[in-house]
Amino acid sequence: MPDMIENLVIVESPAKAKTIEKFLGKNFHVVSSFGHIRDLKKKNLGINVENDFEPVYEIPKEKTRIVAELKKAAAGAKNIWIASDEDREGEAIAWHLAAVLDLDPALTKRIVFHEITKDAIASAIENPRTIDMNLVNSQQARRILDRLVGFEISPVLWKKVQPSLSAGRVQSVAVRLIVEREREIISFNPESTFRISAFFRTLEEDLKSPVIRAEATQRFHDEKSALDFLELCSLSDYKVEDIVVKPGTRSPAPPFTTSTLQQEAYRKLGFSVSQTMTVAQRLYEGGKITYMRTDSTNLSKVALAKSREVIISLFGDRYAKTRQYQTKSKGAQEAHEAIRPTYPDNKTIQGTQNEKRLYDLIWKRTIASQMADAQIEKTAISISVSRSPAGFTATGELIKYDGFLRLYSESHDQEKIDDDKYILPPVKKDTPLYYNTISATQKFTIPPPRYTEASLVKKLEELGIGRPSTYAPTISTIQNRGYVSKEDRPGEARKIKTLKLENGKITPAVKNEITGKEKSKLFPQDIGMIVNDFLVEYFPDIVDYNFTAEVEEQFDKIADGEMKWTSMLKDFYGPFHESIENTLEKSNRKKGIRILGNHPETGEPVSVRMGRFGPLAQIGDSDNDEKPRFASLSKNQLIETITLEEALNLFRLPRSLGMHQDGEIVIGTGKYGPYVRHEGKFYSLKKGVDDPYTITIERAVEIIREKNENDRKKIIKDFGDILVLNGRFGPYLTKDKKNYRLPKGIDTEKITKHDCLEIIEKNNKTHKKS
DNA sequence: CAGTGAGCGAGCTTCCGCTTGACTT
Repeated sequence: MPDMIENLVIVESPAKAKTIEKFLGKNFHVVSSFGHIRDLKKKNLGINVENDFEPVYEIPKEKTRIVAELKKAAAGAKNIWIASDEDREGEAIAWHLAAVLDLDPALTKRIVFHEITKDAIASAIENPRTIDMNLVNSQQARRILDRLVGFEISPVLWKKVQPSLSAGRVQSVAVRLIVEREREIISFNPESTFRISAFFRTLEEDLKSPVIRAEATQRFHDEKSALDFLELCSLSDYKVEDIVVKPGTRSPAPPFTTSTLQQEAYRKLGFSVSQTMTVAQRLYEGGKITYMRTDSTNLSKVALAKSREVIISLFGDRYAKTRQYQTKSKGAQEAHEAIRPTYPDNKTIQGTQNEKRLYDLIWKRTIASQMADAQIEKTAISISVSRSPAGFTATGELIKYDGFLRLYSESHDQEKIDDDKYILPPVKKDTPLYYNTISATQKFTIPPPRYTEASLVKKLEELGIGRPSTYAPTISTIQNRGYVSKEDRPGEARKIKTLKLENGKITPAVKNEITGKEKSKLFPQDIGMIVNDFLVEYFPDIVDYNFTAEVEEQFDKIADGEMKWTSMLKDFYGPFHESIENTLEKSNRKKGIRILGNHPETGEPVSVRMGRFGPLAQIGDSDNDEKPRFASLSKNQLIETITLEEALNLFRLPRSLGMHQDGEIVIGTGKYGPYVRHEGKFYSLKKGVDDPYTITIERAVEIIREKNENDRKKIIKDFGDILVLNGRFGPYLTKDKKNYRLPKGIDTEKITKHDCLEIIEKNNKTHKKS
């Protein structure tokens, strides 16, 4: 027999296989399954519902190669150990592996470890068990339920709303959150109050003496009452009424899970959720961090000890405090450690800029989590106003001992604009104070914030919906389906009133502030709102925020052997399938139609709705002889909020601005937004700068000239059939509609046609090889 | 690159969770 391997260990990830092999020694060969190797049949439902929900499994095409390799390895091994993760999915992977590799369940050794350390692996090897069928069945129930929900509701959407749409236990709730938040924002009525803030000095004569910044304890709901108060202020004396000093502590945040890493990388580094995962994957593969898809905040004993050493050597004993964190999130399965540096003593790493930045964040968070609390002293000074019962308070914060803050502090979604860390000058009770300025500023209440990718992940995790491996893909899915879109908005100017008291005089003023400015926020699209409303109407149970939590409870019961997985599915499917049939039969096609009113001149009805190619406005109806007129809605308009006036405006395009050099200049709006057309060529209008309804011919000509000039600059060399061009990623070659990368360090000014031909030939050769 | 919006019907679309590559014009 050709060299038989003593022990074959199968894990889920190749990077994990590599590290484990090092710990296990010569008698063990470690291979990876690359996750699941089997799944429900791709085509059709893949479930025999009548036959007790019997699943029909298949090996997907992209897994056939790896399965063949696993089979070969298994055939040449004496003992087989399956070391997939210790959770529902991991157990199912183990079971599928046993089935596909034709292993005897009684002889197959199932082992688990939560951390990849020599001790953990050794003790796992000592304590093998067999595959836990209850856990496997809870996974099958989960998988089948998701397939039933997704593959029965989606076709209803194709019939009743639009083809190619999708619905699912996770994505539909994600969309619902965004739609409902948008409606809260739409119906929000800002109210204004006047906030009064003051700067007091401590010495009457010395204008430069230490200053206390304070806020009035009361807000005034209109300008008149704010003015009355300022008038009283101008005649009043001030003194320190009371000083309250409260000690406090602040504790570090727990080590990263997938969700908190995504949030913090967004807040501190501006990474998108998928970008964070890509960079983290690279760090993981390079052995620099532990596994990046985890819901656990747990650190291994080795990591705790190492972190402690690092802290002591960097900051001293006083700064170290070993802590174990409890994982709080709903439905956490804790198959892995928290995300941490593999070697906490490596403060920095080699790699790209982004890899370094993300590693630095992970390193700091991990180390800080093992550091001492910070000691804070909060001071509140109350200041009395002799002629008014209302007073002022000044708050300040003093860090008596920095502890973990020396290294890292967590960011928050809405950073407080008012900085509490303001340090107050030392004053005593009854100290008289003198105002420099007291100002009243109109403040509007703000609507709840739109979700960012990261704050949506946070919300989903709180609801127990989705898993670390699916947060990023879910966010891509709802964008790819067109349900939501990640966008920036410039915001609008708003006038705010202010009053300022200085030297006994009150001066009113009006200031501008920008409101509603958004960056990288998730906005619902019309189709997302229509699908959401349809699902909420016909499948309220499925898109209920508690649906996942409720089925999870049942999956847990199946895992504990207290419930039969097929009867759980039966109980679910009965009423569910009935609602599918009912919806198919009774619901109307949903187009989201809204009648806006009548055309002011012709009296024809004006409406908006979802058309075949997106949202549209329509004048007139098809009942008459005259054909209705159509216009697409523009990018940031919603069917739900567009007004009659705005809809009518859409029909003003295309419009002619007149002649320029023998050609007519026409402004229109197309697939890629508003444009200028001149002599058969198109020029995009600048976003946020040019408005197609008001643009002048002079500006249009300028756009045309700019674009033509840039196009000329784009060509560095012109060799006829070969062009050297300036592109987004620097200079490149183009020939016969194919593009070629230039070798590094080449001088494009001196490049010859001969050089180009060589580059092209070289490139074609290497391409053929691969 | 820059429009489209009638109705019919064949054949397609679709889920969530585990994993990593193949792609960079």
